[in-house]
Amino acid sequence: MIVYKTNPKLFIDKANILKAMAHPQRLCIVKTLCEKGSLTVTDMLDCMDEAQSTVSQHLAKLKAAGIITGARKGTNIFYSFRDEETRKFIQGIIREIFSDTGI
Amino acid sequence: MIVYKTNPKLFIDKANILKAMAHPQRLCIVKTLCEKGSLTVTDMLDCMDEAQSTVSQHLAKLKAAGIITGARKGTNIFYSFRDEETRKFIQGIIREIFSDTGI
DNA sequence: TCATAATATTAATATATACAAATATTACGA
DNA sequence: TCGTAATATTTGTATATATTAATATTATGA
Repeated sequence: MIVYKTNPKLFIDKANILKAMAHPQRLCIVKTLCEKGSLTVTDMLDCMDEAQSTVSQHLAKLKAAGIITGARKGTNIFYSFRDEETRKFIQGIIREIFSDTGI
Repeated sequence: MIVYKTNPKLFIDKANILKAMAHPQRLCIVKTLCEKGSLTVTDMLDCMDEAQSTVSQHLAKLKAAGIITGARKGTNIFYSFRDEETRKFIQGIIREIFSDTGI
């Protein structure tokens, strides 16, 4: 009936993407990236009561999950989705998650 | 820029739903519920190499997150989405997550 | 080249999560 | 009412995650 045993890798991979997003602040970061395209760490710090290293580690986690990438420009690093395919994919999920809100 | 500080509860709530789904087997359970409507614990055990108590605990977690509910019928308990609104909501997310697969 | 801004990394610790084994509960049927 | 099937709960333990403080890196501009 359920297909788990026949294709565990699929579910492990998809669950890993969800896990990367399943944190209030990482979810907010990802959602904001959907809207703004790219953000610096300072942008994110400005609106979260979090230590700088905490935010940096959240970003590292999103990066490790293959969701975002960072591009240095001077002392800043601009984060954005890894590629267009990923952006569309994540954006679709975000749209559904917040579909019942006014946001 | 990001709205985290002005509305943390929204992100905490949404992240909690994602967290409940962010496990390979729970994701599989939820996905199968989208397709089949309802399942017994035995249905799930039959296709996962997991101890009975482990599956039961995963179900408890989905229940605690307000996603599913169980209805006893004799010795069986049939699990399904808590209500129609929840079903549609979760189904929308699942559709996006698996949108790039043939499944 | 020195001070500073922006960001990452490391290390320590607290908390949460996953899992399995054992036990408990609930309902059925002989 | 006894045995059994189906499921839940408890307990112990291992692993993962989140957070902070401290330190390191990288780039800029004076």
